[in-house]
Order: sequence, then structure tokens, then C-alpha cells
Amino acid sequence: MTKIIDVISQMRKLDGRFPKREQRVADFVISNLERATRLTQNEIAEAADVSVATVNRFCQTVGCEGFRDFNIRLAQSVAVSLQYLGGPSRTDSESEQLVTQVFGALVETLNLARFQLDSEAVEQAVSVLANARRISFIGVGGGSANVAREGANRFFRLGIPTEAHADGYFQRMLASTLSDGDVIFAVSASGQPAELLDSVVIAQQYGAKSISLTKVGAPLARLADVSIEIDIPEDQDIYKPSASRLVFIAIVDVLAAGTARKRPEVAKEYMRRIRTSLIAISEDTGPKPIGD
Amino acid sequence: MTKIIDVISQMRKLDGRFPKREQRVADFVISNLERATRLTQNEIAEAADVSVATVNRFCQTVGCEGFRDFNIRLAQSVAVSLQYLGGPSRTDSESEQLVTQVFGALVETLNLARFQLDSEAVEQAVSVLANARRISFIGVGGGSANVAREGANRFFRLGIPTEAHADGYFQRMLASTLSDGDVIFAVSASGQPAELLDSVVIAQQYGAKSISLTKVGAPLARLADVSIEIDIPEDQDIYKPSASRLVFIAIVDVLAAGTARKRPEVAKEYMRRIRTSLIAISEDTGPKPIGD
DNA sequence: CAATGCACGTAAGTAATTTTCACTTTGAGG
DNA sequence: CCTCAAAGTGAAAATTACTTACGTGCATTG
Repeated sequence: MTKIIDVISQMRKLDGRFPKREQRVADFVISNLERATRLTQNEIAEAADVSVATVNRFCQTVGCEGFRDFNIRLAQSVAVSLQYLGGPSRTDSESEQLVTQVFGALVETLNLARFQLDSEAVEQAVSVLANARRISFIGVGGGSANVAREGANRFFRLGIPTEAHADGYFQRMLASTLSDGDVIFAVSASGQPAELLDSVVIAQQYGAKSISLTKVGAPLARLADVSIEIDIPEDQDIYKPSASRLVFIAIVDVLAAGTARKRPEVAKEYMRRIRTSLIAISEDTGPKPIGD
Repeated sequence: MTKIIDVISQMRKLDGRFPKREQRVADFVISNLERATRLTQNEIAEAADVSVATVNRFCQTVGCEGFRDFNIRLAQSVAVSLQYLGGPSRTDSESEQLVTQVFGALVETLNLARFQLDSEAVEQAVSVLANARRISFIGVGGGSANVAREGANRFFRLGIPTEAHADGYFQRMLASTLSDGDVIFAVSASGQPAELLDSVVIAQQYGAKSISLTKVGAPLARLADVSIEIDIPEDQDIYKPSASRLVFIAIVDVLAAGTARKRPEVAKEYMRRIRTSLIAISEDTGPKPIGD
């Protein structure tokens, strides 16, 4: 099977070198990308004023198995290239542009982060977390503190006692109460706050394991037993969101999902209990997000 | 033209509610997304062990005109979803698969949400928020409460006094202190908690504007002056993350970005001040996420 | 225990795609 | 110029795929 993922560029590449009639097909398709997607072979043949067979040969020339294959590949290529360009409607309102921009930036950043994730570190973190007796999430500053809370929120649903703290003094005190089997999970976009560094060191002294989620090469990363490091280019445009928080949360999700798999029975049972405890509050007990 | 842009989400949404045999088709397609793209109707019918007609009906149930239409839409959705997930490298380790799965689900959900966002509601919300004297974010339950905090965190950086509360009693009391020019912003995945409903009503009585961020058709949505409604198919698999929180946060980002644009000077100045106040804490003052 | 309505498969009907084949054009060599 | 091989093309046959119509069976309801 040919590995041509992008028919559009393939067409462009061969453009001008097609046999005469096939060239007409190419011309038509290239200048009617979106439309061509929804047409049948016959219709394209008619539009380009050539025979069906020629259209079919054209598809093969381009590297596809036949029209069917071509049609799908074209649709995919078109979908991908139009995705963030607003498609056929050029009449996007201002707020639609806003949405596209913000969401586009997020998706892009998520993608970027994905390839940076060191799977070994993820595995280590998951194995530490899955065996934790208790997990303390710490972070300072609005964003990271929220990620920490989010972590506590996710992991406590897996039946592991968790807590999250944003107060530097409390964090240090807390750290000194930890011991063997406990885990301290430090979140920081900068990886520099002294509270976190101190807390991690203290926790380690008392035998607790430490995990950090921070930027590449940060002091915090060097300190922790397991460190998940991500380098996210923050957008200079203050009118755009800082996507890093979302990426951090996504990573916490990954860890939580991994941990859940390592303790399936426990997790299920706890989820069931939580769900049950919520029935009284919201009559809706379907497969909805648990606990609002 | 039909308004179903993303068949995958559509399938997820209807998952479990299909007629028995059609459900088998759905099961097969959902768990063989990429492969299904290249199969014919007959082949899918065979794989799912149902008749061709059922497959065809399934396509229509999902909102497509027929199999032809479905096939192309599926290909497009798959292409878009896979775009950010890199090629199908089959050498993935377990943890890499985990990452792929979680991130993939997020991206997919973000895409879905993007098309659901009612741009008019967004515009209204932005204009209310931009003119707010003070914004109170309220939410209950781990997830929504965090989204509320995140909202407070983002908007206070734009120079608007904000606060976030997760305590139902406090929320109601708070609501009664609001007045003309204030805004109450209620977040809830379910849209049902009485605390929120009460608070919104109380706030309205005292002249405050209300904005809700919740699921489509929820009681909360009907109550609020401006409501942003999103229908997110929650994954049944408890080992996967519930992406809705992330989507909510993303939407808050959109609103924040929109608001920032309406008050550029103010926002910039406040951001500068916040940054300055942080210099002492972390020596790094580059273009980094402000405040960790 | 009808009656109604939905779900489903069979099979017939229709449309689209692929292949075959014969005819045409092109261009190189005699 | 002519000839011939190679490549290009369309018509139509052959195949394959998609859609629709119809009848059966099952479940739900009055």
C-alpha cells in the first residue's frame, strides 16, 4: 500500500506532468477542492469533460488505488487543511475567530506537549502513584495551585487519600508529616518557588517519594525523585490564554488514567460509592461526570 | 447542508442508545476508527455481523444521508482527530498509548465543543464580563469548583475584582451582597445543584447579571441571563479522563481573551503590576506564565 | 390477546466504480 | 513520408457497492 497521506500535495507535485486529459481532471479538482470531495467519479468526469475512465486513471496516477481511495484521501486532506481556516464560511464573526484562535492554540500546545512527555517518567510516576498510601499535591500561584487541586480531585476518586495545598507555610509543615509510602506531588510552571523546593526536600528527608510536574530543567525538576518536564512556549500575546495550565491538567489526567488501570477494582468501587453518594444531590445518575 | 460536523462525537453521543444491531455497528466503528474509514459498507456489515441495511440505517441514525456520506465524514473526522496524534506508530509502549488516548480524547472533545459554542452567547457573555465591576465565580463539586477558581484566576489578571467559591451556603450569602454592575458566573457540569440555582436567582433579584456555563438545557442554563451551553458526551470508560472540565476551562479562556480585548489598556497595566510584584519571588521575569 | 410500532434482514433495484478492449494519437527510427 | 511501438483515451461491459421496498418478528400497550 502506498503511503501517500496527502493527496493534495501529491497533485500539486505532479501538476503539469499529467497526461493531457488527466491534467484537466487535476485542474478541476485543485480548483474545487471542497466541492470535489462530495462529487462522484461521474460528476467529476462530466465537470472536467473527460471520460470516467480517465478520472479513474488520474486517481491511480496520483498514487491511490482507485477513485474510492482517492475520494477518501482527498476528503481527509481537505478536512485537515481547512480545519483551522474556518472552512468555506469566510464570514466568521469576531467571537468565532476568538474561539478558533483559543481552541487552536490549545490543541496545538497539547500536541506539542504530547511529544515531549517522557514515557519512562510517566511510567515511573504512575507506579509511584499507584502504590501511594497518600498523595499531597502542592503548588503556588493561581495556575499551579489549581492544577494541584485538580490532581487531588482526580486521584481521590481512585480511592487514594489526597489533599492539595497552595499555602507555602502549610506545605512545608505538611511535608514534615509525610513518611515512607506517602507521595508529594509538586506542580509549578516555573519550577522555582522556594516553598515547593523546601517541601520536596523535607518530604524526602522523611522518606516520602516526590514527583514534580514543571518545566524542563527547573530546579524543582532536578530535586524530585520522578520529574515530568515540559517545555511550553508561552504565547507573548497577553490576550491569548496561557495554555500551560491546560497541558498540566491533561498530564495529570494521563497519570490518573494510568493509575486507575493499575488498581481497577479499587477505582471502580470508589467511583461507585462516590456516585451513590451523589444520587441525592442530583437526580441524574447516568454516565455523567461524577461529582459535577 | 446538515449541521453535523463531527460524526465521531455524534456516535459517542448516541452510544448506548442505538437500536441493538446498530449498536454493534457503532461498537465496531468506534473501536476501529481508522480501519473503518477504508472499509466498504459490506465489509463493515460483515465485521459487525449485521446486514448491510442495518449499516446503512446506522449511517442515517448518525445523521448522515447514507453510507457514502457517512464514510466521507468519518474519514474527515478521523483525519482531524489523528492530525495531532502523529502517524500510527505501532511501537507505542503502554504509557505512550495512554498518553495518546488521553490527549486524543481531549483534542477530540475540544473540537466538538468548538462547534457547539454559540457565538452570540459568547459575545453577550464577553460584553457583560467586560463591563463588570466585580465577578463572582461559583461552582460545586471538585471539577466545577476548580473551573470557577480558574475563572477567578484569569479574570482578576484583567483588572477585574474576582472571587471564587465552592461553598453552597457562602455562595447564597455572597449572592445577596451583589448588586447592579456585578456579575455572578455559575459553573456546573450538570446544571442542577440547588446552591447554584438559588444563588443565581438571589443575585438577579439584587440586580446583578448572571452567566452560566453548563450543559445544554440544564435548569441552570434556563435561569441565567446569558448561558453558554455545551453538550459533551462523557466517556463511559472510567479509566479515561472526563474531558468536560478541560473544555470548560478552555471556554473560560475564550471569554477571558475576549474580555481582554475589550479593555486592552487596563489589562496590560494590571498584568504589568502583577508581574512586578512577582519579581522578588522568582528571579525569572521573562515572558513566562504570570504567577506560576 | 389483538393492535400498533419499531427493528431487522432479504432481496430487488439503482447507481457507482473498475476493467476491458478497441481506437487514436504521438513520436522515434527507418 | 511511412511504419511501428508505446502511451493515451473513451465506450461499454463487468463488477461491485449503495439504497430502497417489503415482509417478518418481537415487544409494548391498550
